Amino acid sequence: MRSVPALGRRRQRRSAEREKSIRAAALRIFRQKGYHAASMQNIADAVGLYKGSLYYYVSSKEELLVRLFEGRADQVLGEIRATAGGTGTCTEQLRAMVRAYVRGVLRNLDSVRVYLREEHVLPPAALRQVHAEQRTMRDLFEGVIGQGMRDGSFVGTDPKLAALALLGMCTWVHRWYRPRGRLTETAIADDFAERAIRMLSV
Amino acid sequence: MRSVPALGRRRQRRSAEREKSIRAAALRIFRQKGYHAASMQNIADAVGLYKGSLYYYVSSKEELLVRLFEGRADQVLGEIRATAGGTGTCTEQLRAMVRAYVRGVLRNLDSVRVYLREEHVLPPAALRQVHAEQRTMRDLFEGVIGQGMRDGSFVGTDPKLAALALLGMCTWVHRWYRPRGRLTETAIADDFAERAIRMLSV
DNA sequence: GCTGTTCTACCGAACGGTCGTTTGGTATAT
DNA sequence: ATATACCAAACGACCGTTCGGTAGAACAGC
Repeated sequence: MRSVPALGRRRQRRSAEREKSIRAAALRIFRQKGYHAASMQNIADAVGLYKGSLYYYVSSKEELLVRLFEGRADQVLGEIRATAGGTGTCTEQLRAMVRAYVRGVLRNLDSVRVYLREEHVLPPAALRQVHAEQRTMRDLFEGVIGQGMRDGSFVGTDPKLAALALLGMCTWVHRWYRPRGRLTETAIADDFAERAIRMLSV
Repeated sequence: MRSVPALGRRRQRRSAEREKSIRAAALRIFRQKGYHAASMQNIADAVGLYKGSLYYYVSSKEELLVRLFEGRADQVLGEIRATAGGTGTCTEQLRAMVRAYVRGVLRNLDSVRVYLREEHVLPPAALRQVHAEQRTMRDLFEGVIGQGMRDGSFVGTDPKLAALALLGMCTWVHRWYRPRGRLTETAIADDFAERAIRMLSV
């Protein structure tokens, strides 16, 4: 399609970078102050624009929030789905799943924090989307735990409750983890994986 | 003190009831919509007053929020402190502590939900207060876990991480518990207590 | 390579609306 | 008569969003 003038590669690139920096600033500021307390002015200041100019890149404050979650869970969900559907004992599968989940939380700290706090701000469609992702995640853990209970790998009779306990332990790291703290991501993930197995064994 | 006219017992009682109903409505609405999205008008509507009239009972919206947490942790903290300082093996102590903690969360669902979401809105003094309570709680669990690790009741070497894992699992119930759901408070508390012990044993 | 045109990226001010809070007044109970 | 409990309106501040305008880069025709 030669007819489209391609509007100048440099401009296109700079514009894309601006948009990314706006989203990054929004994520950071939403996390720091919360969605409602954060103003478009705050975000504009952070990227060096007037607040009105943000609307050249973004259609609304709400859209800015919604976009922050889009596709964010895909990678982790993919890893965990593959593990749960793959080979290996239930114990091995669950260990790998917990490790993947914890690392997923730790690598998306800001998004997780914002989402858990601002869930009620999302418009219905976006809310359904993230709820579906959460449910899928829970079902995957529940499935492996249930299978382990049936084949004798794990003890107990309520895989649903066990999954909630386990996911709670893992999700909660977003509240206390500090990137330059005493514990590395791997150390936490490994420890929690072991703890999850023990929690389900006699 | 006969000189004070005691301002009419009935009035006093009705006024106190009004104040309580305002706080109750505020708690409910803050939980439903979040602090910033909830308006004084919403609260006024819920109790059948004009929003300006709320200021006869309350000095500001922020004060309304702060008061919702005052003394809320005292009962649970007291129970747990007594258990941790009492007799019994580490296993017995921890079991009782987890049960008390989970029941504390379940019995103060709205406050817990509001606090965890609106922590950043609290003024510095109130924030220090709740942070201190959290730290105390963590220290109590950490202490018993550490003792258990030293005397061989529990395995592992990092009581701090173990306490965080455990408290995460227990605190997270506030996200999924539904009062008229399948599981009773006691069932959850007992299950989690056992799970906590297993998580710390070989 | 130059010139006129178009379009991009952003400015700067304004707008409409909402919100927390204040205030002056009033009916009722004491 | 006096203090209480509440009304009803207004105020000032702030916020998300809109909009007319513009400097300068990119492009078209020569």
